[in-house]
Amino acid sequence: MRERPTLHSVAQKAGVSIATVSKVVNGITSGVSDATRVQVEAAIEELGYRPNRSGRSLRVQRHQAVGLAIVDPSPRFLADPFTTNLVAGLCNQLNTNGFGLLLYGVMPGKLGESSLIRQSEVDAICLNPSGERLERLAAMELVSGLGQPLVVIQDRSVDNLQDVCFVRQDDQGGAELLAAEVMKRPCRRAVMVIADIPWPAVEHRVAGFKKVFDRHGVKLDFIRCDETNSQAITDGIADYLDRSGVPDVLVGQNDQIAIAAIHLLTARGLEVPRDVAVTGYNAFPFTGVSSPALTTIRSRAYELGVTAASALLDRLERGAFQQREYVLPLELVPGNSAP
Amino acid sequence: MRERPTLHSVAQKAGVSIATVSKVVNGITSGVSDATRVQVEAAIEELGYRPNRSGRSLRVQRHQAVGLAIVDPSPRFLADPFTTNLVAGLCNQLNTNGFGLLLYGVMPGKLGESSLIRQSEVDAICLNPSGERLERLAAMELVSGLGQPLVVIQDRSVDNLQDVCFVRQDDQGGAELLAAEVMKRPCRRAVMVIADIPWPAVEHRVAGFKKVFDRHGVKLDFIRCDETNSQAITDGIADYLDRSGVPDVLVGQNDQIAIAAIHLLTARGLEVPRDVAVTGYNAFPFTGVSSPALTTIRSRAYELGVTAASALLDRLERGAFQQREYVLPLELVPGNSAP
DNA sequence: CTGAAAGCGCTAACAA
DNA sequence: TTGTTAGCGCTTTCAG
Repeated sequence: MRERPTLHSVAQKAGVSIATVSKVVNGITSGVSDATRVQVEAAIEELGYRPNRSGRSLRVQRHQAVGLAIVDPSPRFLADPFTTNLVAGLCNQLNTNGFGLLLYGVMPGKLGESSLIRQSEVDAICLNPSGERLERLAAMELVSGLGQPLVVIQDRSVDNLQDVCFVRQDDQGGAELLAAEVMKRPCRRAVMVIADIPWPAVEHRVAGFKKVFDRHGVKLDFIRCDETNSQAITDGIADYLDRSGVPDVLVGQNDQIAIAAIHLLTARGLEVPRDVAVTGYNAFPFTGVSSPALTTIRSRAYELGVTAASALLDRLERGAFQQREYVLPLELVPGNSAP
Repeated sequence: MRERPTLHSVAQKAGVSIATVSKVVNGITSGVSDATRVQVEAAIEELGYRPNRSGRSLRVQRHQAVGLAIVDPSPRFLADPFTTNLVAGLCNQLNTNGFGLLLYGVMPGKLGESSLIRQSEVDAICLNPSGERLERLAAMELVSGLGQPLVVIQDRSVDNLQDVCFVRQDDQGGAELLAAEVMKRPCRRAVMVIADIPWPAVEHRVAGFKKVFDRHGVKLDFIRCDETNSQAITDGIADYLDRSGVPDVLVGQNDQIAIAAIHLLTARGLEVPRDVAVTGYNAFPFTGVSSPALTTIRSRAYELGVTAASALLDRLERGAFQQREYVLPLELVPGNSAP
């Protein structure tokens, strides 16, 4: 295989200087005659020249890439549709604007070991933290301390950090919408099924449900389980039902959990929503189907990704974030599983 | 904000030359005394030095990154769990070996416009093609013509390409397993529900079902629909039922489709599998649940990603692919939806 | 309109 | 053991 062509080889073939070739490659019209432009373009075509990004990056001090760190204890860190929609939105928006997305799935506590942090290879970092609040704060501080622009997804704004922007959907508000829906019927006890690892968004949802339920004197229990495993979910719920009896409403942390719950309840001879109301969260065009159809909240994960990318691109362009926080409002998807 | 530290600033602070700092940074033990090493490490720590990847890349002629192009007409190119598991496996394996994953979701026919192709920014490319065979071949040729190592996911081996490796699961074999399972019961007519855009893996599954069904004189119909939309799936199936009556078996292209089908059939008063057997494909720890539980095939998408990454890393290391093709065998997940 | 040249941060060969 | 230096591919300033 012959040598990869460079500006130099193109210049030689076209009989011009590398400066001229550089201009043509970068579409700089001023200072290049049409005749030479055509010449150069022909040489580029013939040699199959592709600009070397490292050379350019080194010169302009820009990597033209953004790093995304998804903190998750599971190696299948892309299992949740929220995450995948987020990544898709981020990726599309970045690619459209000539930026690359460098993807990293990191285990909790191992963020500092990833080459995203250890090396300087991106212009900005997007962080999707999980774990306890303190762990998340530590992660934010770690990245922020690098002196690179940072966008934090789904977590609440923190004051003492520099050059940071927070992008999230209004998960607490969404939970309040669902809770209000549920309260259209008499209700004394609710149970919420949540993942055993803490996610900021789930904290916000819990806060939303608590707020409404407290006001109405509804008791709120919790079932914690491995959300990545449908068996663990149904086992957890079955165990609760055996111990504490049937609640008035079962709140899923997300649609997958709610659907699994409906299956279990139905298998136990309970009717949804007559015997138990069930709600989900984060509906997507294709999360799955259930009967009755889920009463849930439409996720805006994809737009979150687009928003995060736009904020980052704008920050890189203008030197500062224009807004400290973006909170996307949420909408109810009415279904037949509640009230 | 002060200047980003470089080898130079570290060297200055530690009172040594940049060559020495370079050695320390890269963990080269020979030719650096312990005393200076400690000095240098202190300076690195104090300044918060992070090596600039562009500088290194330019020098060593390696980007230390792999590009993944997922060809999909939908902007939500990560919607399918097969894809997300593939990406997770690829990403983890690359990250573990010091490589980055540059993610690109590209529209069919637009591959040539992506900066992954236009610029030289990765050491190798991983391609997940879709569309008609000819389109896919064009995509492979485009990438292969770049002179970069290429791994093609899920498509069949093609002879005339240089420096290419094919990695896929044995989708045809998996389909034959399912078909054989279905044939345990009398069966005259089957219908397969497939996406309206062609995927190589689905072609292989169709071939597998055809082979077994033909041998047993089973007629095979097709329903084509937008697989990303559960409404479109149920509409498509409903339409078929109205037109052609109830088949003996309904074959889903994947689990999501099969689950939607079970819901529709049940809603129509048909019992699965008594009235209609249903099979899925590509089961994951959490695709969703159905009753009865799906008879399906366990996907090996995550391992496919790991395999692809390993093959690529090995190719980069040794200068040539050691194997032209990797085909991972598939296993049946017995369920109650068939036979 | 075109070209010469400096230098971005880094590695590695070689000299001291 | 340590330092000097050339040069990877590119952009940009400045001179012609």
